[in-house]
Amino acid sequence: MSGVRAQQKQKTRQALIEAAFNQLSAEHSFSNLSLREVAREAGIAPTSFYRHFKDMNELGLTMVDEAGLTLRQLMRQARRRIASGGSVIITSVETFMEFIDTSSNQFRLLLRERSGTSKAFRAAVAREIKHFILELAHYLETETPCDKHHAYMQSEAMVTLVFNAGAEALDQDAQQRGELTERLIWQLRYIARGANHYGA
Amino acid sequence: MSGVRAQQKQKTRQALIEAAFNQLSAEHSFSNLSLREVAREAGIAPTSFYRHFKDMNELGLTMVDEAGLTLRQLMRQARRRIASGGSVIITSVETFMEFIDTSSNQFRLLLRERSGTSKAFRAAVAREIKHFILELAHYLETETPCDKHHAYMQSEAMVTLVFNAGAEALDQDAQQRGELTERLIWQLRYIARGANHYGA
DNA sequence: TATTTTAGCGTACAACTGTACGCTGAAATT
DNA sequence: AATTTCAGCGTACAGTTGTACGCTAAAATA
Repeated sequence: MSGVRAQQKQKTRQALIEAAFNQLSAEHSFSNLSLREVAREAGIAPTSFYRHFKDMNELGLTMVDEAGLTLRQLMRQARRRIASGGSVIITSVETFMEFIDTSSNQFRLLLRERSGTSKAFRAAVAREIKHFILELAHYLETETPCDKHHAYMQSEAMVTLVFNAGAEALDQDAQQRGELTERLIWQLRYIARGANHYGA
Repeated sequence: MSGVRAQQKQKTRQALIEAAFNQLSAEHSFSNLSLREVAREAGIAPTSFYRHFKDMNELGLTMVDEAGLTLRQLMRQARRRIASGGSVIITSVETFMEFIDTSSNQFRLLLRERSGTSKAFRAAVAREIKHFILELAHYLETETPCDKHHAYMQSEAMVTLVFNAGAEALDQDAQQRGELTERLIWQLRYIARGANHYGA
């Protein structure tokens, strides 16, 4: 029932996705990928592309899902580290920086399409980020003295800062990143402190 | 010495810039503007474009400067309002939201090119934002009990949150914007509180 | 007045894009 | 074994892009 055929199809589908991710870089964003180039890198004819996606848009949305998945998996791993005694703020920041380093093209996709030209893309990225915010908010609500509403606002602010720091880190060398991370941690402390003050 | 000729040249140059801004929208970003379309909207032949800019890139950088200028002017006006007795946080946020509303395409340019595919663009936008941060940091340093380093970090965090809230606001209706703004103000309060605590 | 400068135009071209259409061969189904 | 399904291919086409080149007319300069 697995099917030699269906299996092969899945394989070239994945090849298309990977080809597209490979072509993302600091100088190349999703919106200026071309269907033909992606097909070429995946090793299939341009017209075969349509056997897998109706559109470059459809490919892109799939890629956003995949990037979101990567991020969620990484964060699950972070929670494990936190549970076994790490600092919440520092562990989270480190994990996120790891994501940016090892999956920079996936991060770039989220980063850019968050304010890109397709409403569907923007919504998809916003959804991924919201997951993130809600998880952190849940943690803050149960583990710190902070009411629900303030926990959410606190979480939202923190995620925004972390995400933005990630964006800046993309263009920086190791030393600059170190300073950036240090500043970021202070800023997260501000928020934690302030939220706990106002949020009862 | 003003020159009928130089004057006309300046005029069509400005027409090109305005044409390009007009073609920006939620669905159209700078990187997928075409030289020909811009020239067409400005009412000149495609090849005449080169009499004014060597490149679409050069046009874009000019546009970033112009958007930065608009923003700085608006903020100077905000400081006047603050000096005559307004709340710093609320006045700044209101002014920024005004910018997004009345110059949304200029904001979109800054927003997108901040993480765009051209390093020069990214640097140009970063410069504009840094202006912003430094000005606010200066204010915080002199007007609140906060040492220099913490004032900078506080300012950076605040500007990041405001900028990002602006990005979200672009896709929202009046009611959602209201809620967003309210959350943003709380988040800025967190930061102010936390920074004043840690920053002596 | 004679000369130089230059903003803007039209033509032309090669490169590239998305995609419609029909074929093929092998896997899947009957 | 006969039939159907379908991933992938090649060809073809119309549309768009950036830009090289040389011309023109009017403004600026000498």
